[in-house]
Amino acid sequence: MNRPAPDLLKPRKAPQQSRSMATIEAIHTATIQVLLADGVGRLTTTRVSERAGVSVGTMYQYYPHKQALLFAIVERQLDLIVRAMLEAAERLEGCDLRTVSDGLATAWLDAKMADLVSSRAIYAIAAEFDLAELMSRAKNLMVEAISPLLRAIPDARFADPDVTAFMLAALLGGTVRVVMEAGSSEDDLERLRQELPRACLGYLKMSACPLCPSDE
Amino acid sequence: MNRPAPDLLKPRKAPQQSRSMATIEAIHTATIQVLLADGVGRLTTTRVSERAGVSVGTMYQYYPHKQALLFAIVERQLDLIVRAMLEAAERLEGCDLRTVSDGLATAWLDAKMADLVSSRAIYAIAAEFDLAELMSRAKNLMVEAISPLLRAIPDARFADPDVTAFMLAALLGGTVRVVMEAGSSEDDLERLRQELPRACLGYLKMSACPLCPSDE
DNA sequence: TAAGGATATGAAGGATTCTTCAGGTTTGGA
DNA sequence: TCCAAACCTGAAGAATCCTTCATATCCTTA
Repeated sequence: MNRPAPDLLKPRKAPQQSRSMATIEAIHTATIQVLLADGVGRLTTTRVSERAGVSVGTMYQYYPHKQALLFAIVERQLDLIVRAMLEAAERLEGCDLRTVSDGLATAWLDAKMADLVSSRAIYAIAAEFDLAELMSRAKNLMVEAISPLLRAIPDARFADPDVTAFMLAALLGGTVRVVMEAGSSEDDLERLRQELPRACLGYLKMSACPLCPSDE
Repeated sequence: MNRPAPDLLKPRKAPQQSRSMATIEAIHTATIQVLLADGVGRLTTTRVSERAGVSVGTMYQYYPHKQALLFAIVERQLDLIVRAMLEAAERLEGCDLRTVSDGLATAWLDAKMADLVSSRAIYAIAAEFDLAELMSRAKNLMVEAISPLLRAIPDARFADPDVTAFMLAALLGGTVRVVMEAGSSEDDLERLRQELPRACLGYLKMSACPLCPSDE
């Protein structure tokens, strides 16, 4: 949606003193708080700055406009997930099917749950503008990390690891998202935690080609 | 998000002449068009009414405010999916594991793809206000439909069909959503169509308890 | 065909919101 | 201590946007 020139989305200037870093941090958390309390529709520059305890003008010193602020926050959150997955992928290199599957599912859940509140809030921004580019980049990074990981699994061979990696990322991301977004209860989250690894493993086993030696 | 009293979300009055039905239809499709073209952030009453070829006042004759309009559209879309799933569930009653799995995945995909454009648009509204209630209702309907379906599968037994049904709905909904929302290419959609049934079946097999007679 | 309900119009009021800018305050180094 | 740069302030301009309502047109039915 309303695709602003990418340059215009970049922060206006970088902080140099610790004072301003604190300010930026305050703005970020305030944004998330407002997002949760009032929703995207009522997220205004005034409200955010009030909550952050700074003046509106200050915000505009670091972000050329509201969109840039929101964009920065989404970007940060997305980075968190991607990094968590890259880390997990590295750690799981060469492990067997089950370990990899459980590892990926758990890593994703942990990354999201660690900051459940802001995760939920972030989802709300997502629709507001065109995240295709960001998403696409994140997706590619994921696939690039997961695909070789799949290839390195000793007890399974995949016809097309890229496709499987793509689907796996979509499955993890999507499932977690809907459950979280539906304002789910603790029970639902617990169920998710139990079932997600199972789904993950199920799909991988399903996609693993002919040679399936270790199986019930 | 800004939770308005439910009553206020209801349409203001029902159409009685065919003329007004056409108007409402025009408003609905216009809303979706604007949503796709300009995004939620730029969806204004004026823009929608212009596109629909009616006056702003006309809109307010049927919806007390903008939110009610958006709400109505989301509700309609959600109904479509739920109905498609209920239908599929009925049709698949008593079939074996693979048939049920494929049937559900395909039904979901078809329901979404049939109206891919508006589906994508709808996702954008979702974040704008509190859909927890709507979502929750839809979720329950799904689980109520899928759960007995799982119980009736002859070649599989599930420890907790409710949990499995819940997870299955989340998996289907979430996966399809992220792929569609990421503004994916035709290729990605094709991959999804191939892999989703596989994921579905994989998860179900994984959850099916001890007795798994028919398997490689 | 005439009356009355249903439907449509769109200018304008009222309320919000984004963003700027001229001027103040704080910080860190010379 | 003093200054320049970094940082902060917040009232106010400019732009939208939502919603209403007095008025006009269209349908139906008696």
